[in-house]
Amino acid sequence: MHHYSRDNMAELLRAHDINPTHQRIEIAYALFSHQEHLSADQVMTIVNDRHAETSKATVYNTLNLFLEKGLIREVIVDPSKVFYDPNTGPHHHLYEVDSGRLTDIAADDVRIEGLPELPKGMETVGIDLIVRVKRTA
Amino acid sequence: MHHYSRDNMAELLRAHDINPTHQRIEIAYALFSHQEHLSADQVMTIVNDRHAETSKATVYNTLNLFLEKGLIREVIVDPSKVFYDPNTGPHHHLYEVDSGRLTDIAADDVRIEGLPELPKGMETVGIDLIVRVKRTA
DNA sequence: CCGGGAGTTAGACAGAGTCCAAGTCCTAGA
DNA sequence: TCTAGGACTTGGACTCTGTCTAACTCCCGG
Repeated sequence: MHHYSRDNMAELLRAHDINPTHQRIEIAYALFSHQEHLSADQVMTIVNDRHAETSKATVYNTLNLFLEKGLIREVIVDPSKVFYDPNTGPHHHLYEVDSGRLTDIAADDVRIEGLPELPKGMETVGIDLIVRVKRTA
Repeated sequence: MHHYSRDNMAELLRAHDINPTHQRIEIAYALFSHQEHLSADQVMTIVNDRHAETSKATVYNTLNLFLEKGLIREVIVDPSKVFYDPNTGPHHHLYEVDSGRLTDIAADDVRIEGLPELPKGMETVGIDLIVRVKRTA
């Protein structure tokens, strides 16, 4: 799927067992129709730049709901804020320290080998690989 | 070196081009004499449990100074706070999601292969690999 | 048309971290 | 020894991200 519409979003939400309300559709649309990884704050700005007024509480509620339901993923690279990533497939991240830009690294060719056994009674939730880069001086 | 004293710390600080003041020595000692990765808050508690009163501002100033000088490393795994890691050698992290416990993974046997070329004019600052685990239900 | 639950809202609140202006400490020089 | 100045520290106000709450709105089923 390459083109996202608000109707798409409604279906997508339903498929993830989420009741598609106006606000939820707008927020999902904001996330999926943008390339970049957005912070809660950016989501709110985008959503409120068009007609509808959506409150901060709803933005946070909704993002957390999307997380729970596995619709999006959170990316923790910046100590000051969380980024939300509509791409839930396996992939890694490139974080440009100076600018705060966060981009994807396809997981296809990346191999991680030699990780030790997990402690008993533990299971992996996820593996995050973050390559931090900066502009060469 | 397996045993850390405050005298050691003074030397260590000087070796990293940091003027060893009382507060800095205490903070360095707190970090290096503990196994765990500590948050700023925990550092402050530890340092103030003994005699000296050290202010929040100083704790943050000092941790940031240590970071700049490469004495410690910051670990960003929890959206709500930063952890500080006195181990600056190459290694990875295991994060227990439920409890917030953060432990090291030795880098010796771990190989990461197939990372794509960096964009022009970029250089790697660091590669963070975080394995998130939870208790099996 | 009505009642009720799900969803939304404004605004108060919490916690991490920064900033600032004033105060203290330490050292070098006379 | 005394003093001036820079380095360091401090309390407290402030900012920012995110959460909570209690009231309100919306929508759907009967």
